[in-house]
Amino acid sequence: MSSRTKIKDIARVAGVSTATVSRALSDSSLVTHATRDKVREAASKLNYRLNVRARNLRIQKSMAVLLVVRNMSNPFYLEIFKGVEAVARAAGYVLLMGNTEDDDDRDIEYFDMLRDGQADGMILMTGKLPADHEVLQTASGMAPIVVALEAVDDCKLAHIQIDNCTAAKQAVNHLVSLGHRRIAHICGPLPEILGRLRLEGYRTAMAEAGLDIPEGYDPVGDYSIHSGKECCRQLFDREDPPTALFVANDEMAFGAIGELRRRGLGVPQDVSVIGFDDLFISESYSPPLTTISQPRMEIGQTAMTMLLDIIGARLTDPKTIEMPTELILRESTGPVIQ
Amino acid sequence: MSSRTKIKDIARVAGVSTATVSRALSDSSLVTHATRDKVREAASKLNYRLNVRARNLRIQKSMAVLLVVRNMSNPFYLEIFKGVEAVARAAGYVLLMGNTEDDDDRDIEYFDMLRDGQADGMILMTGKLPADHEVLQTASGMAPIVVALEAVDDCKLAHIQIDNCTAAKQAVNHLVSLGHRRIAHICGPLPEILGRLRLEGYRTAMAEAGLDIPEGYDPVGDYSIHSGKECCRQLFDREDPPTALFVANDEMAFGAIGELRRRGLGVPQDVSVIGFDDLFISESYSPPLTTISQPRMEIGQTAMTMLLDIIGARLTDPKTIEMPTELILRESTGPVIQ
DNA sequence: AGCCGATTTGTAATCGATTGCAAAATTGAT
DNA sequence: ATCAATTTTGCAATCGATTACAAATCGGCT
Repeated sequence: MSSRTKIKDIARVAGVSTATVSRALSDSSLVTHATRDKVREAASKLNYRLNVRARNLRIQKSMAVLLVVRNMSNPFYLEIFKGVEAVARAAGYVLLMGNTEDDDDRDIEYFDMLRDGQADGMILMTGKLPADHEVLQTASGMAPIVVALEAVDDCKLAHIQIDNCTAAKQAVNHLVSLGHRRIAHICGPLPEILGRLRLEGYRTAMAEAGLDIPEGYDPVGDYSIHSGKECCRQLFDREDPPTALFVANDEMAFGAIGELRRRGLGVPQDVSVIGFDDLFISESYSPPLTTISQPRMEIGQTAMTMLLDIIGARLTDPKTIEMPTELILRESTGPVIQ
Repeated sequence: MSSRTKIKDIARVAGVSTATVSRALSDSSLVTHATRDKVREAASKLNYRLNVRARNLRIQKSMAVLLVVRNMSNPFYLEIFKGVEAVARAAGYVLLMGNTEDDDDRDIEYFDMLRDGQADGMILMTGKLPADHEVLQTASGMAPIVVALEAVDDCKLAHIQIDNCTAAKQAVNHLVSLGHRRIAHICGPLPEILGRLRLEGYRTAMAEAGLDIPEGYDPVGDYSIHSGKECCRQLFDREDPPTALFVANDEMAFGAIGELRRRGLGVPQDVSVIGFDDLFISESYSPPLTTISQPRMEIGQTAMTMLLDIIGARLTDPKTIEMPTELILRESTGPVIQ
């Protein structure tokens, strides 16, 4: 491949200066239509392509955003990826994937990339902030970071979240309204705010319904299918097993249902199960899973839109957007049968 | 944030030239240990951070690879993403996500990005090549592209694939060995090579077993849960419904199982179902799905490794790596019951 | 024609690194 | 001490664009 043509070449062919070429190609109002067309013609004759690297160096932007998650292979993120990607590309940004595997050092690496200008912004879904990283200490304006679905305190950042506590209450209320009284909750990890909020919602709803939570009725899993199975086993090895399960995410709910099936317990005849997230598969699981749905694609889109606003300085003060959730009634929950 | 320190600043502080600074920081053998340390010290005192953009412009690389898929929210890709990401980051590359949504124009955009140097290489999972794109016509050496899990002809590219035909045969053979004779196949889209190969494997296996394929026993879906349901409906509305289904992917298999359940047919008592892909959820589906497993993470890792070899010119001739598949026996298949 | 102001164009600096080549410093041998 | 060979260093060009500022051109008006 012969060396690429650059604006210098166009300048020569069109008989103008490189400055004019640059202006013409970017539709600056500083060039006449005549020269603009002349330059355009030369450019297309020479098959010119802008060197993005050079331009980005000059304008001090990278036109890339970083999407950082703790585990890239979590299916929950898929729709979010898609939403972010759609908005990012529409705005001319490329999407850089970051995967921390819960490793703090990696976390820092991505923050470093942001500070070093390898990305212009970041959508953070890990819920972790490297303590007082330079990036967070810009005196002027906000750091170009949107925290999605997690919360970090100590810092003035834009957030987009759902109301986990209320959603959890709603789920439990549904079970209560079906007549269940022994309702257990399989939690997510409690160091994380998400797990805590859902647990809080569960507890509140139970208290409001005047129901006791027996010791051990809220085992902690790690959002994996396997841990759902394990927690379910614990609960049903008890003498007073629950008749309904509110599980902190769909995957653990699947694990729990598998375990129930293994024990010969029917869902929902013997036990009602309700999940959280509404994975793509939940609708057609057997039984179709009652669950809390989050508008994941919209969350991705909104997060990216917010990030663009921050980058473009249209948004300069911390702001938290709350997205609505919805309780999706399917066939894994039913009235309690004595 | 005061303007970032650059090598010029270090040069001043360390009392050397920028050339020496650059060499010292990149561990060139052209500097003495003494000056190297001196420079290093100045750099860390000044809190220096390399400007990656500037360096990339100069060395004419972007240290980024593009991963292009037709639909970002397909859960099948997750483990592949992860494999690619792991190898890429270990080699110092960042991962750019490309999502075509089956739009040819987008396809071209990503090829343009490659040509324009916005990425140094590409892992292509769409199975589509923009006809005679410049990138493909490098006289010298191969284009830095690895085609994964799809095949494109007409062109000398590196491929990584699985043996779809043999895997499909294996699946069908399993059903045959369980005594099934009326075995249907829910195909993937046939414009795509994947769908055709799996269909071919099905047909071959049936022929080898001396079994007829009635007209309409191979309905075509689009890999979605919904289309699996739809194809299943067609098959079981017949007078001679099958006793076993080999489905071209797990999602359609889920759809089919849902439809069977709706009709009051048990899996595997009444109908055996076998899928393809072994999604994360398949193991704990009810019933756990018998399926063909592909080593997805390894496929991602291997694809990226190959790409690095091409970029590094360690691999200069087209090569196809074939990854092994495995038939995973679970509970969705069983002996035929008369 | 001459002058003023508004447009349009060009010159050259700049973004922040890497690197070819020349110059300087060092080493070793005589 | 001298000189050649070798190792270290520095100068300045380069990657390919954008843009501040200066220069040129144009148009309108007297």
